[in-house]
Amino acid sequence: MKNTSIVDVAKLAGVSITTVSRIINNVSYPVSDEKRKRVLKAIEKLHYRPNIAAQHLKKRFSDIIGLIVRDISDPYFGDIAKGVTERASQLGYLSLVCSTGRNPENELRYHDILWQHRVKGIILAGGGLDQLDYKQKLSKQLARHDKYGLKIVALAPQGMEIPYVMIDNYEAGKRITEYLIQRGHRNICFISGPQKVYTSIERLKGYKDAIDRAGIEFSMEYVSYSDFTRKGGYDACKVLLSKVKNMTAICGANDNIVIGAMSAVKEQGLNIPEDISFISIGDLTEAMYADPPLTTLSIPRYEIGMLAVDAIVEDKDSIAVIVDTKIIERRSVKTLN
Amino acid sequence: MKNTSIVDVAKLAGVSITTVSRIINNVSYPVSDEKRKRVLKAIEKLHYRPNIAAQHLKKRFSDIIGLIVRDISDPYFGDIAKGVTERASQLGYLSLVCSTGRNPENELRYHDILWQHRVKGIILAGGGLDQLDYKQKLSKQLARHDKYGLKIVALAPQGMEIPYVMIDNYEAGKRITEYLIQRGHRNICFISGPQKVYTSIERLKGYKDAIDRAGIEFSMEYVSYSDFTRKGGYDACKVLLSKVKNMTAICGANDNIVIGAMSAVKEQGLNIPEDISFISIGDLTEAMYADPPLTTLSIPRYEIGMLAVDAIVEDKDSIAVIVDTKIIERRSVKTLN
DNA sequence: TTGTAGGCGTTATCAT
DNA sequence: ATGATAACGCCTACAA
Repeated sequence: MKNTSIVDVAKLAGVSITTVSRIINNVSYPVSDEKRKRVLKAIEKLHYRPNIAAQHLKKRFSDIIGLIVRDISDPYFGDIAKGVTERASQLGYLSLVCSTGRNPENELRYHDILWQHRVKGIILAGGGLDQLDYKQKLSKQLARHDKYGLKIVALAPQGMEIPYVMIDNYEAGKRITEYLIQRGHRNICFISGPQKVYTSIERLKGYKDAIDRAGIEFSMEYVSYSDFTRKGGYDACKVLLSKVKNMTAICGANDNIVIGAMSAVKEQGLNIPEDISFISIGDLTEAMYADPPLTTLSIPRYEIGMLAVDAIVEDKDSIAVIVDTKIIERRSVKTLN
Repeated sequence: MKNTSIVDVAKLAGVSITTVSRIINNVSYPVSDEKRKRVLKAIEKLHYRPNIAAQHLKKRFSDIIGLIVRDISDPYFGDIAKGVTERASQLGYLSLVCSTGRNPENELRYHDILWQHRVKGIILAGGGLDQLDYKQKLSKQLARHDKYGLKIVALAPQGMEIPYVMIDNYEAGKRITEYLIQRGHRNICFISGPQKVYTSIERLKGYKDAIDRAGIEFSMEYVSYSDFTRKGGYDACKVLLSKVKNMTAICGANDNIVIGAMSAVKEQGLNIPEDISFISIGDLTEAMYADPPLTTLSIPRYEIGMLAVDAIVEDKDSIAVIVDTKIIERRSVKTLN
């Protein structure tokens, strides 16, 4: 069935389409009460709703904000998505969620598609890759976006200068390590995210600096890489368990990693935190329900999502927001002697 | 800066826009190799991408699929969203994710907005409400959608006849209860979802029937309501703990509830499953990492998301898919004597 | 206060 | 094999 358009409304109300347009757009423009009433009634009767595609075409931009995440089923991104969609909705926008399945190719492809949709802006939730090929392509696309006024906001470091809303990842890695050191730990392992992702790189750097600064000898033996998933954390922890004898604590680059790692440790019959302490970054809801409840550095994901939307909508020309974090103390860390 | 349009490409290549259109749409239409090459080169050079708003306007429908969920940060919906966005992407569609924040008003509003976008279809992931006002409004909107060929697929019961892809919720409630009964439990409590949500209603009905059928006396004392969240499960469990003396097991209407409930039980110094057994419905990733790992009825959420997209894209006139579930045995249920 | 008409970027029809 | 041209539904000068 044919969609009812503004023309139908105008006809039924016996006015011009201009008048109808003025009314539905609520422009501060004098329209006689009588016609307004007639139009409103016609709209009601026909259940008319403006065709947004036509509006976009005319206005040259859409009311859609694109959100690109690595995996929308990961609660970390879920929380961000919640902040984004809810704030967007408040401001009259909608969010197009793109889940790349951790495949960089896909990410690049989505940029293209979102651009085709002439979205208002794109929120890049995943961390960038330290990989020449990828970086070049991405930065080329960003340059193009910029040229046409499409806003970009990154929620994780991308290895290039681009607007962002995020935590200080280096500080994050440093702080959780220091927390352990202050509690008497010296043999501290670190389970990182993927080697080539900037978020991992920075957190790991923070760990290393904290270790150095405490006068502890740093060794790559103590570092294991994973992919930010539970399974990855589990596997990485197994490796650590087999080659490091005397560790008393493990820093995980995120909660997923530690949740996975803890189950590896428990499998060996070790106790947490008596035998091994754990700390991580993220403070997902599951951190609270883990066994034992996780001590972790909180990241205000929901808020980050909202701020990202604000940044895009407000159309500022430079955005650089570092949001605060704090360590949530629960029961996964033991204080030594 | 002005967007480059098909006209620019045509000009640069020295052909008509018709020819360009034919090439970018890959229609099986004869175009001389030479012009094709020229056009392709022009597209490349200008970085031209069709304006989708214009395409929609012309084609009368968009390549967007709407997904309405109660809370995108809930991993249950996250998994569904993943299935939806990934499958949609495979088929050349995009997904607009709307998180209602568990507010029915919002849900209705989103229907309107998605309709304005003339989306291809809407996937309704949340359960419907047993509430006259809401049901009337919803069914009116659905009727309108139908009239214009907008497809709807529900992933949870809505209390009305509409296409769906879901598990049998009644069976689900029944099976987990029977599982407990078979293992010697008689005093089995049930923590339900919200009273007015159909999903809850059906699962609870399954529980009740299983109890009846086993010749156990049913009592509303054994039932407590929550809101499908962890916090809700925690609170509901407290209530149960305070008024039911002799229970040996608790069925939760979903994993969140049980994860919350388990922490309430542990707080009282009780052991799981020695003192109280738990079983639930869902099999979220967190069920595996819970302490103890949860025995739960698996729901293939990712698959449901994908099937829903298929259903919409395939344009069948009637969709009614019941997906299989199975009980995943882990360590939260104790077999009695 | 109201209306007419041109254009946004595409696709599709109909000529050539 | 190629190209004008009329929609698609809306907004917005510009007129009246």
